[in-house]
Amino acid sequence: MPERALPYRPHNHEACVSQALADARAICRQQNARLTPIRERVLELIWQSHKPLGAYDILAMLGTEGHNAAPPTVYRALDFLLQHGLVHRIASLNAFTGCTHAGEHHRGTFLICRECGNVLELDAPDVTRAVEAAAADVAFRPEEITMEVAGRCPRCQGEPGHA
Amino acid sequence: MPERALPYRPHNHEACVSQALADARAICRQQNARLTPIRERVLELIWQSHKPLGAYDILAMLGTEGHNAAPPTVYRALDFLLQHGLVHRIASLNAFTGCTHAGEHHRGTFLICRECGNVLELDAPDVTRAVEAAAADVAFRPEEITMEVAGRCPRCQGEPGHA
DNA sequence: CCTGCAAATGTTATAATGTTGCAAACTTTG
DNA sequence: CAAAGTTTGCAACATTATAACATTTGCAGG
Repeated sequence: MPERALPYRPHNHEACVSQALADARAICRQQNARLTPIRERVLELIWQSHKPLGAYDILAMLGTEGHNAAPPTVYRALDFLLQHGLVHRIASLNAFTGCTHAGEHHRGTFLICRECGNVLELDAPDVTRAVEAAAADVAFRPEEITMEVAGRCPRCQGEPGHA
Repeated sequence: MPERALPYRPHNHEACVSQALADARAICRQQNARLTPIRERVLELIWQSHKPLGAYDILAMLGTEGHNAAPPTVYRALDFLLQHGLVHRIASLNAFTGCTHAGEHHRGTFLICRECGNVLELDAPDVTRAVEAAAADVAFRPEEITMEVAGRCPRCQGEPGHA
């Protein structure tokens, strides 16, 4: 399952998308939530792209396949997916990416390559722990943690331009 | 326009603003950068508010004092201030806040209270270290780190509504 | 079946945030 | 002063996100 999250290495992406969709369907069934066609299609589009997609990117994609949607349609689907932990919003990019740990209520750490645009979601308990400790020191009660690191991924150090 | 708010502890905020401005002037002199009247005024407005200000908040404030600025004026001033480490941008809020460690090349951790809107910038070396370690594990080279924690500040736990 | 409610989607308009491009004013420096 | 570079003014525009209200769909109970 971690392989699914690694854009650095080539892999069978179609399989990884269908796995994500299957997981999503299971999670929604379990939570009595309706993964409607639009919501599922949005999730699929997000997963098909290794790079985070903006809401209007998704809108455009839906447009090219005949579904002439308006912004609220997409934002509502995204809200649903966020709510159920199926995607993350990357605040520093105004974009959305598939959650690689769907189901486990969590908040990932995102490594965003400035060169190729790929994003890697880490499950970094040490980071979370450090943040929680720092917050506890000043009696602050954390509810949502945003950790986004922009930089260079391994492949783009040295030989830039990998898309 | 956000009303002025008390931070965790009462203090002489005017003094703390003038200190920040004095520091900024020193830093700019040292770096051969021009802290022009607009830039200084924007920095002052940001410091006078304990809550992060949006670019358009600043724009409106400048408007009420007769300076009828356009968005680029504000964004350019903000870019300058960011460049020189005098303010931070809070991505999850689309807003800007004064940097409490200006001059020391660093990246803070921000605790954002959802109740009162105040923001506390921590210097949390443990967090930074944990993030860097996690990035190093996957050979990712971090350049800019965004850490924003939304939650409840001490004053707003229990008795909500502190502005 | 149908009926009525709640959830989901469609539709239109608009708000909020951020950028581009070019001209004018100002600063610095030779 | 004059040239060069930086900063600001200004108009238009691009992108991201939400509000408000109408319509359709799914589904439980009569």
